[in-house]
Amino acid sequence: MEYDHRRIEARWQAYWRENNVFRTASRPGRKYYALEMFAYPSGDLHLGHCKNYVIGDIYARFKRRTGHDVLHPFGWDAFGLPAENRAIKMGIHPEISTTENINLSRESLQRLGISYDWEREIITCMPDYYCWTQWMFLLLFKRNLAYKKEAYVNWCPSCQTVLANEQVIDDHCYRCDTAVVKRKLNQWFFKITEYADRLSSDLDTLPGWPDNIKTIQKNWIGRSQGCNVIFKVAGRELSFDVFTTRPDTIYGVTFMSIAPEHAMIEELISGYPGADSVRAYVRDSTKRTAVERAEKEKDGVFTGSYAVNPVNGEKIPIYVADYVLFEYGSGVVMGVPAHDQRDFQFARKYGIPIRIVIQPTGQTLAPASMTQAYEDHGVMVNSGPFNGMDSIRGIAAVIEHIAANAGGGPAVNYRIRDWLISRQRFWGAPIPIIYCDQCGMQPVPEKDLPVMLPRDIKDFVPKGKSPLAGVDSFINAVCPSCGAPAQRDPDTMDTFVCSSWYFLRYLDPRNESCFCGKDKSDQWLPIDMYIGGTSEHATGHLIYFRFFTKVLYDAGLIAVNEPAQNLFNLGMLMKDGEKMSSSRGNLVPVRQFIDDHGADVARITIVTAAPPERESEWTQEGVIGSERLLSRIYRLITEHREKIVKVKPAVESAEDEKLMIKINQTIHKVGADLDAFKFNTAIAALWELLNELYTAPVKSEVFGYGLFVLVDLLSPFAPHLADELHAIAGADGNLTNIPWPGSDPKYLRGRTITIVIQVNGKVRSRLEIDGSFTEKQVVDRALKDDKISRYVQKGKIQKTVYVPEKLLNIVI
RNA sequence: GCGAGGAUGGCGGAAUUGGCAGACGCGCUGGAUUUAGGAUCCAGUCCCGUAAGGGAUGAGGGUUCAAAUCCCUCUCCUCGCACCA
Repeated sequence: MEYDHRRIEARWQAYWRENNVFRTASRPGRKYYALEMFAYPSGDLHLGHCKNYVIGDIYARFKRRTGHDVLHPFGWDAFGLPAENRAIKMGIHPEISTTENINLSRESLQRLGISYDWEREIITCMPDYYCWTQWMFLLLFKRNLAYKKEAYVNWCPSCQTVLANEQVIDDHCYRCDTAVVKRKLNQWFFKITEYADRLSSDLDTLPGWPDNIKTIQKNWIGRSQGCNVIFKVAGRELSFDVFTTRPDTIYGVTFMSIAPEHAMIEELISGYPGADSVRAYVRDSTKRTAVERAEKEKDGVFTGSYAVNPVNGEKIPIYVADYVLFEYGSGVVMGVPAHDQRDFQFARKYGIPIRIVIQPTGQTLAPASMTQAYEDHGVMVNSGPFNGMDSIRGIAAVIEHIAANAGGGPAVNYRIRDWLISRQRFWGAPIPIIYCDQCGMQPVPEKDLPVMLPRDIKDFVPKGKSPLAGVDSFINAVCPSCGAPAQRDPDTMDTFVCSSWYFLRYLDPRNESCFCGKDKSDQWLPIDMYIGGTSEHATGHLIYFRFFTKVLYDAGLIAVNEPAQNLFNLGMLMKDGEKMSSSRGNLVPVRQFIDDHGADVARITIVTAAPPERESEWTQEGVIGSERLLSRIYRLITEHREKIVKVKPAVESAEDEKLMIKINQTIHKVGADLDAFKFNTAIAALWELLNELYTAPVKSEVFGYGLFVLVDLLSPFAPHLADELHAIAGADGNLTNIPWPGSDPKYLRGRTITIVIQVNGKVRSRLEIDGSFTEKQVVDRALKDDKISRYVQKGKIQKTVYVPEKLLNIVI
């Protein structure tokens, strides 16, 4: 008979709720902040989402039982494109659909038995939350980290809004997969580049983060060290900075390239007969997407102007070329065809001279015979005073020379761009800025927060500018400075702004005077374990929340410089080889599954399939195995309920001892595996104990104790069934805060141990020996063994290798 | 192109980090029980071989008493960045 999961799960969920079992305790020195990434309420949850919460819950429950006061909260990332696009599709107001989705999803999580402290729940679209999101904006504004500028930005024609760099994947929108276009618009940015250096180097202070995430972040930030060189334009009062990582090649510059978006182009071409062809080229290339530009042949057009190489005074032609990125460095690069492959292709196309200034050792390059650029190091030639110098040393020498003689000097550039945070969308936190004809741009005073998102809006479908622009009651305001009529900023913030600080709000969720009291953040920060599908957030959220933490730290508002000490990177839950999603039609609804099979079965199935960090597959076979495990446990415990022994019994026979060892080994293994997130092997250990108990020849007190331990160890994984069986055993039932069992070192291994005997590295026999045997005793015993002596007779023993308690290898 | 990770039975996956390869589960085979079972229980299950024994961790080589694990070459897969000067 299978157990009645519906009755058991309902019973214990009610018990937990009524007794407020998961309310956060806070004794000094015991804090543990376990956090799972919060959810977008874009529908009810499916099992794909739940892997995160199940893994986090198992860990949080284990931590509670090992003496920690666990803060385990949950909330909803309710603003933003995911929720809004969904609402538009269903033709209802995002507030209504979001609320419905939250209510559905919250119930699903409760029915899964996730041990959240719901008193701390946060919802980012509620005024008591976004008030502080706006406050964060003002903090960044005051600290000169929020600014507005006209820029070529990514525009999604379908979502009708601009997007951050991090939200564009291969030129496509991260939400709707529409090809993005570049548009020149006036937008709000957060100056994350100012923190680029710390965001990159502080990764080295995070040993608890997976290396792959740190590598991805380092690459994304893309720090490169080099030199700024000032090039003057011949015959004009113009000059530009050029960034290079290879100043050692500066004598090889034979042309300059400038990005088509560059504002200086008009000046460069004034008076040039070919000016119109330059303008045509600019028009043409700014229409192309980044990918199109990258894939086409490198080309460009001469501007009619020349630059002067500061190290040798040479005049070199300036081209407009769309392989130059406007957003990186100064948008102007020096062309060194001999030593840069892109410049080489460009020079070959236009017959620009190729001048070798670095010769590899052992061969001599000649411009005419080169088929590609030589990008490695070597000896500097054609480089005036630097001739004969090793080019690696030349980098520093040339930088020094330039700094002393030509203006410019050492410089660092980053690949990461400032974070574009304004969105032309309705469903977000309004940007707390007012524009006054007299006083200009004014921040909304803190006392006036929140700037409320209007509710009575008729049309929130995006049409290219913020729907809020058409809501007079919202837009019209008074200038905080002079009191004259003024206008609010109509844009809302990127939802990733909301999620950049949410982990702080859980610590003090109902504080009305502060985003989080300093005493609370001192008490709980940093996050001890942050769990989520981190790959998709590696270059977005996981950088943004580190950025916010550093800003708040610099402002003296929190005491930590990094938000999360440990990061656990979860693998996705798949079905039929694909990611679970409604568009693929392969999702498993949570409630349906729980009704049919139970929450505990769902939890066990999720963790049995594979180690948590690995991608795993949801299968019917997995469900069968989990169901079998739980009903076998249920059957065994209920059949022998009167034999259950709650305290460690005396060991009275050899069989007792063998079972006692298995019990203690299992306690040890399950605890160690829980600690190391190896939940799949922890379940395997439970199976082993269960199998041993099933076939135990004697149903002694030790057997009864084994039953009790089995229930105890099951509790983080299948908390409902464990509590039920604990109660059946005559104990409390609720295991949430009962101390985790310790293993008895006396019974972690037996008095005799099995040693593998190898001859020439091949296993030939096994010996049961006393644990106290010396190497010599083991060798003597081995040589008496029939199987071994047969081999040893054939040759002379050269040597023996003995690994204590494990193995003996006889080399003959 | 650059960077990171991976490849182990029919399947999901174990292997204390150089020490018994295949734990545990699924599936499969046989038996028991049952009116019946897609339920339950017991036993078996990498390959070749009756056996003794031999062979196996993507392919090939190397180091070692000993290699899934370390080194070299290659093949294939997944992910990240992708004209960053």
